[in-house]
Amino acid sequence: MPGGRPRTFDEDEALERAVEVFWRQGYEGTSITDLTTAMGVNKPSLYAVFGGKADLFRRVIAHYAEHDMAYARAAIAEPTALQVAQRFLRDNVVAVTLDDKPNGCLSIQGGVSCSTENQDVSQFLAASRLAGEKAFADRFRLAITRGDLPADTDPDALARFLMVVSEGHAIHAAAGVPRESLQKSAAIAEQAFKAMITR
Amino acid sequence: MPGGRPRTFDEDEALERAVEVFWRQGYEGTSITDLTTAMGVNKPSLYAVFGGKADLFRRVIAHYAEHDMAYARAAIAEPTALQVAQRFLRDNVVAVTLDDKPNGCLSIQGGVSCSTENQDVSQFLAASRLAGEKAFADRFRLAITRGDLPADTDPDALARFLMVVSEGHAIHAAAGVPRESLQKSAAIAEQAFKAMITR
DNA sequence: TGGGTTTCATACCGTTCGGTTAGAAACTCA
DNA sequence: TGAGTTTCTAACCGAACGGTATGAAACCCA
Repeated sequence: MPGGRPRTFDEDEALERAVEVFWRQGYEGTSITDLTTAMGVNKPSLYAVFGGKADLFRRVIAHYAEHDMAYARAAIAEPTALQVAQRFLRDNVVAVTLDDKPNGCLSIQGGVSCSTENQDVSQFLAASRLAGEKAFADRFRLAITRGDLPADTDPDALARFLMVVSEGHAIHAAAGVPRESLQKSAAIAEQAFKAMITR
Repeated sequence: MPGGRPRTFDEDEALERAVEVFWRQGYEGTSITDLTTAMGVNKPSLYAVFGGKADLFRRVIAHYAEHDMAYARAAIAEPTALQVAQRFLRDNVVAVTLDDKPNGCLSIQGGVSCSTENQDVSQFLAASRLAGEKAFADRFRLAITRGDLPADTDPDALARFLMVVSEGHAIHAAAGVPRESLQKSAAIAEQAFKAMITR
């Protein structure tokens, strides 16, 4: 198979541009024209390479989860439950207020509510967030078996609280609230976590 | 002015139906057809009575703020800062998990991200949430002058933390997380607040 | 009963949506 | 150079969008 006419775009770069557009405007707020313009990809190529809006969105979410959510996996890998929580809260605030990315979190900005025909989009995003919550809960269960957390702590509630706070920070960041302000809120959440696990 | 043909809808009831549609599907995810169907109002009447999608949305937000957010004003009216926080956190969890209303909060579900041409919608919603946050901050400033809160507490940070948690609960509720689960998370936030103000 | 008035249902407006087709353009290889 | 392949530009598709015009239907009042 020899090579035909060369592409005018790089597939990975184009995908990253798509991430930013969906991140800022959400799934339904993004049109194919928005995408082709930002990605530097013409319409037929977009369909040939990425396969439609819904398929592209799935690839975008995967790319985002792998790159822009790496901090969450790093936090879970911390040695103690408290360090897990601290690092997640702190790095989350940073992640939702980066200068070179849209404010907030794609998982929420992508579509917290959708039209009836796109309910699967918001449901998919919600399910993936809850999967992340479960990862934290499992991590805290492990901490309990290790004696790192008191035996009577509720790992699910702790994980939920962390996710709740991170989601609130994402909403706040998207509203334009600066990083320093969110850090003060994260510090309060950190104190709460500390108070819950030291008895 | 005699009366012409009678309307087939009640204006207030129709508005409440509109609230629910926007609440579930967001501003951009809601079509005029969705609205006319749910409201029982034909298209020309919708434009005559409510004046277009954007105008209707403004009325919907106002109706929602007055009725479905009354609990927040009631919380601010509590006698002490701790009671303000407790009541807000508890009633918020209830409000975002009502059986006869959509899960979550209209202020967030309405449109946390929008297309470029509807940025004003998400900005308007974000601004109104921050206005609510300021109301809490002012309330906590008052509490400091009353000696109800330690003089060195940060009223803005406390208010922000409360709003962050409530937003997270709204996102969680919209994802289908049951009330009881959110109450455990709210209890942790309550402990955090208590720990911050008693020294 | 017959104006006057208001809302009804329906058809229509231009635009944009996601998605596709047609053919010219740019490359590799022989 | 010329066949083969791939991506390019550009026009096009039916459907749905927000919004409006038209005329019939249902009321009050005289």
